[in-house]
Amino acid sequence: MRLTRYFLPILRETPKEAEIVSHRLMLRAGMIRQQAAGIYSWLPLGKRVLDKVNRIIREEQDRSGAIELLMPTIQSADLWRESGRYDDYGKEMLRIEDRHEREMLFGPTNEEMITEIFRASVRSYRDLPLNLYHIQWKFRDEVRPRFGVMRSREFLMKDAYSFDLDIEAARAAYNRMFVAYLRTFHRFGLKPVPMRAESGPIGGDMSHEFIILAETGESEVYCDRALLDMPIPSADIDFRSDLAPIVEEWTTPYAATDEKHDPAAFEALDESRRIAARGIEVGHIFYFGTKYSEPMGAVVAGPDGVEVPVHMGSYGIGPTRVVAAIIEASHDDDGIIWPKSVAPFDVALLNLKAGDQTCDAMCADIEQRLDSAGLSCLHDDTDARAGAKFATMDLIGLPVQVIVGPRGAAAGEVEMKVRATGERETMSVDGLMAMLQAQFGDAAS
RNA sequence: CGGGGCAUGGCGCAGUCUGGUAGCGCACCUGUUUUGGGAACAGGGGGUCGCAGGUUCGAAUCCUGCUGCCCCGACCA
Repeated sequence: MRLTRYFLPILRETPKEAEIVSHRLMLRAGMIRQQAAGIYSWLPLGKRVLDKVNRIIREEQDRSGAIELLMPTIQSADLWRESGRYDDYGKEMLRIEDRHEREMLFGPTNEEMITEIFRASVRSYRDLPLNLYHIQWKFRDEVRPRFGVMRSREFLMKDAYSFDLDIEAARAAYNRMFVAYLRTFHRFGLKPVPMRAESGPIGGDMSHEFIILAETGESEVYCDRALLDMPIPSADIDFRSDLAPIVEEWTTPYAATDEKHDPAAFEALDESRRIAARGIEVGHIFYFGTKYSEPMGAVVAGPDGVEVPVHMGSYGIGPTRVVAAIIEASHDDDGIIWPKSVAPFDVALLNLKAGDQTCDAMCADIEQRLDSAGLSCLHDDTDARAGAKFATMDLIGLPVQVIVGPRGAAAGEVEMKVRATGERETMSVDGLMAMLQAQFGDAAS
């Protein structure tokens, strides 16, 4: 993609409303634009990141056996009356009326709707286990939206819903999502820390928040340092096998958010292992049994022919928030540093002297060879000064910068800079291509 | 929902106290010279000063009401 033909509205100065680094950088890098309190447009660069995040989420959900569908944003109030939540949900729910004065709402979540879909079609335990998910916009009319897309009113959510015959099977479904979440966040370049969370009226231990440690996190969290170095289950893990040992391993070390914090248990840890920090909640999974299936009549016939309400769980990831969390976790004074897996483009190509025949020809050649190699590239072919180009590319944080200047081009050489480390190296174009293929070869997982 | 603050061109701001032709920096457009770390010069375009009333010969500025947005706290992916 040539920058002269792209839409990348970079801001040199920071809009005054942006307080935290991810919000500042997303505005400055032209990723998002605010439309109203807690409501954002995603501009092309941001959209590319969001798409990559969603793609990884899909891959890991699918790998775990979940099945994607798509439910609408607008729901009928009647559905929510069945579960009793229409009156309970309060002012966070955006209620609207259509032209026939029917009561509708912009969905803050989809338990009711998925339960309705399930009960309409599933009759037998033999269709279980089932896990259905979608990635769809949600709206929660937050009292105080803030921090850009970190806490917005309209936000994207991947929400999955599992259906099982009994609690043992539901636990297995929970464990599959638990492992899928570890893998998903790992692929974003993040270190996920599962923390025991409030599990509501059902009780039990089946509710975890996935937390990313960050100074700008919204909640106080406490955990054992060991959790930051635990091995992430590999891509070839068998989701049909018993995953309980992995979940056990990950939930044994101390980890709790503020509300579940047990100072005594925490103090019992060796001081070098204690982490008291702030965290960003990027995912939340929980089991809620028959809370919806019972009132809404989502039942299946068991092996004995008797109908029983299904046991359900729900599993959420906020992709829009994840984008902000990645930036919180990976940036420096100059701008964003994208992990390869979610970078909007793989390579930044800087033509330091657009209009110079040698530079232009070399850049065109590199652009084409990158394309053939399956690598995406943002090619700064503007006539801006070198300094401005470096600043822009550092700001938007693509993993690798390829610098083509008149001196090097005359000698058939380019410079390659790794954004994360700042390392620079001069090489031939052939050498560059070999280097890039090595760099990005393993980026698939 | 309680407390605080802001609203002037795309972004950042001055001007408001003390009413008198709407300004600055960046960005943008044209031209020239430039080109290896946010270029220089010259010329140019763009603003119902958040909205509605009021006071006044005259309102960005004073008065009243409203709206939007941000920050701090209590709640949430």
